[in-house]
Amino acid sequence: MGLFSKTCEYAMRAVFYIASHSADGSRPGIKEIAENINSPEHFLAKILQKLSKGGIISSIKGPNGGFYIEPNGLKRPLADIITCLEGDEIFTGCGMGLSYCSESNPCPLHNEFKKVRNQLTHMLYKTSIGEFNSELLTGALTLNK
Amino acid sequence: MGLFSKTCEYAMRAVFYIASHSADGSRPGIKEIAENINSPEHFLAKILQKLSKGGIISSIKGPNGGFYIEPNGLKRPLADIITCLEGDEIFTGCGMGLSYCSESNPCPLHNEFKKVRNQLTHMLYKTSIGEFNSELLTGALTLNK
DNA sequence: CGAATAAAAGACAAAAATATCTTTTATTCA
DNA sequence: TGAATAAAAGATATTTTTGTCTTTTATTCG
Repeated sequence: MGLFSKTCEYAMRAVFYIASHSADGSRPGIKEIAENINSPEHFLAKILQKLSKGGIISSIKGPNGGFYIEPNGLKRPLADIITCLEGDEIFTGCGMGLSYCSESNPCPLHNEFKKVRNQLTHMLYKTSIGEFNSELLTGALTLNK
Repeated sequence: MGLFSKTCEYAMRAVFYIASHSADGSRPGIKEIAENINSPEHFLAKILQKLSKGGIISSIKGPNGGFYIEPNGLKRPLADIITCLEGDEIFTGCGMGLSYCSESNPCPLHNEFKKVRNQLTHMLYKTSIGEFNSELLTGALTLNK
């Protein structure tokens, strides 16, 4: 098991893919996205539905439809994807799963673990959804396999 | 979902508990441990069996039996618990689950994510199993709820 | 309008993680 | 030796995550 769930892994990859194709106004469909990020098509569909309801991405039905992201949306942080799909437990929860653990009543690992969480939080907030658009479009970066 | 699985959360709590009681030569049993770290007894039993096979903890059957940790074992890093139970994917895996991702062929998040992984790795290696023994024995730190 | 397209939604299936219960094995001690 | 104790091991159940398939709804365009 990696740090993130499959759901979040697929979501980040898909959003990066959609973002890079939203620059030129194109709207990739589920099938194209799933192929290019190497994810199960219908499972990804569910994820994108949730991201769509959460306002992270937009979609249009019918011919020439698909998924896209508003120019403003490209500035949003990656963290919004995680929060939309699984809440903020990964940003705030205790490393050992202790509910009493807090700043005022810390568990053994609290202070050290906080550094890890903060680093993760920082990374996910400072990275924007559209951050890698040009590298992805030129093929310098890829999202499959 | 937190950063670690329930398995790892219970395991870390249980090992800290056992460690703190191994200082004085006592050997808590499954029931006592489960109660004090607030975990399901039989599920924890499976975890401790695996940690025992992995040499992280030791056990003795029969009356006056239970779990304990050798003095030398108290110096081992917390990371050994995670590795024993779930391998080292959490220390090495790509943040977005891309198998091609490596130092020479990095994914978009690679460099930033590496910092998080390194911080996590560092914390788990520099923290020893017996690190909090005195605080746990005096009750300054607790492991339940 | 009606056919084609594509996302949304719903139902279901498989796998993995988590949890519970029972039986077996090893050990102690009277 | 035999009863009691406690971990090991095995079997089963539940829940969550992940994955697949089908039907519905919205949109476009001839």
